[in-house]
Amino acid sequence: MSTKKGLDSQTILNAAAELAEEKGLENVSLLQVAEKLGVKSPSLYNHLSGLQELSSGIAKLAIDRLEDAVRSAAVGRSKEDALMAVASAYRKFAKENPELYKAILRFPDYDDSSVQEAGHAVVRILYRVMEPYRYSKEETIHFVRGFRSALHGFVSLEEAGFFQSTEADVDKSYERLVSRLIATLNTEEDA
Amino acid sequence: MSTKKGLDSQTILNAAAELAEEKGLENVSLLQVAEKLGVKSPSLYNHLSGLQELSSGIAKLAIDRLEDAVRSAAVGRSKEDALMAVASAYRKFAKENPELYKAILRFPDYDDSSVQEAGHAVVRILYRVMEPYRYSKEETIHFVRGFRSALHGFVSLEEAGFFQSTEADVDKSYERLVSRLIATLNTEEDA
DNA sequence: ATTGACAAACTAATGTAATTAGTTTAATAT
DNA sequence: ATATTAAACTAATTACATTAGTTTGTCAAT
Repeated sequence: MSTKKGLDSQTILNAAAELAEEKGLENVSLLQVAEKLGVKSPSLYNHLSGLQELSSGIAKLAIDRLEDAVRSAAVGRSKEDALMAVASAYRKFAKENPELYKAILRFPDYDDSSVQEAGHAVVRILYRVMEPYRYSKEETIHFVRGFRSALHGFVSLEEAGFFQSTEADVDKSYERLVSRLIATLNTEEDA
Repeated sequence: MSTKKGLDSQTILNAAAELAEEKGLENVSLLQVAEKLGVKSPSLYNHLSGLQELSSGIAKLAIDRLEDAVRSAAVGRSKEDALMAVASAYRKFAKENPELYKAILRFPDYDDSSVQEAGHAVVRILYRVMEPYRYSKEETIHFVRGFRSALHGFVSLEEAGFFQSTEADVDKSYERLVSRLIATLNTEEDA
C-alpha cells in the first residue's frame, strides 16, 4: 500500500515552491523536493526532465501568481487609478513572496519559451490599462517598458537590501516614483 | 620550479571574472577557476574561504567597475546632463559586460557587507549629481531611489530578453524613461 | 479472475563539484 | 644553515544531478 503515490508535475512544483519559501530558493534541490514528497529523487524524472525544468517550472508558477495578483488589482479601475493599483499589487506580491519573486528574476537563464511567454502576461495587463489613454502603439510600448522597469527595479533593489536609510520612508519613495511616471502621461506632447 | 605560483585573491578574482565573461557566470566553479590558474581547486582555499567568497568577490569587482564607468560619465557634467550621462553609462556597462552585470544582480544572496557597501557607491555618485538641485535630503533620497530603480530595472529586463517587440526602439524606450524622470525634477512643488 | 502492458516507483552507479584534513615543500627571516 | 610559515598538494567526504536498468502496482481487455 505504500508505493505508487499519485505524483504529478503540479504536485512536484507546488512542493518545490513551498520548499523555496521555507528554506530559500537556493536550497531547492531534487533531493530535497523528493524527500518532502516521500520519494527518491530519481523518481521525479518520471514527471519532469530534470532540475532545469523544475527551476523554470517554479519561475512559471511564480509569474502566474504575480499575474493573478496584478490582474485582480487592475480590474474595475482605469488610468492613473489602475496604474497605482498595479504598482501596489506588484510590490506587495514581491514582499509577500520573496523567494518566488527571486525565481522570476532568475528565469533569464532558462530560455523555456513557456516561461518567456508567461513573463509577458504582466505586460499585457498594462497594455489593457493603457488603452484609455489612446496613445499610439509605439508610445504605449515605451511607457509600459519604463513603468515595468521601474516597478521591477525598485522591488529588486528593495529586496536586495538597499534603501536602508531611515531618512526617507521606503513606501513613500515607491509612491513618488510611480506618481512621477504617471504624471508624465498627461503632459505628453509628442508621437 | 613549478610549484609555488604567486597566487593571491586578486589574481583569482580576475581569473574568475574572465571565466565568467568567457563561459558564462553559471560555469564559474572553483574547479574551473583553479584549472585556469594551473592549480588544484583546494589550493584556492589558501586565499579565500570558498565559493561564497568567490561569488561575492566577483560581484564586488563588477560593482567597482560599474562605479568607475558611472563616475567617469558624471564628471564635468551637472544636473540633467549628468543624469543622462550616468544613465547611458549604466546601461552601456551592462550591455558590454553582461556576465558581470548578472553577478551584480545575484548579490542579494550573499550578505557580505563589503558588497553591500560597494553597492552604495553608485548611489553616492547620484547624490553628488543631485546637489545642484538643492532638494532636501529626504527628497533627494526619494528621487535617487527611483532613478536607480529605473536604470536597474530597465537594464535587467532588457538583459533578460523582454523588450523584443520590434514596434518600438529599445534605445528610445530607455531614453524616454530617463527623460520622464528627469522632467519631474523641474516641476517639484513639495518638500 | 488472469494476464499483459504501462507507468511510476525503486536501486545502483557515475560524474561533478565543494569542502575539509592532513601532508609536503619552497621561500624567507633569523 | 635552519626554523617558520604560507602555499601548494593528495586523499577523502559529502551533496547533488543524472542515467540505466529493475521491480511492482494498476488497469484494461479478454
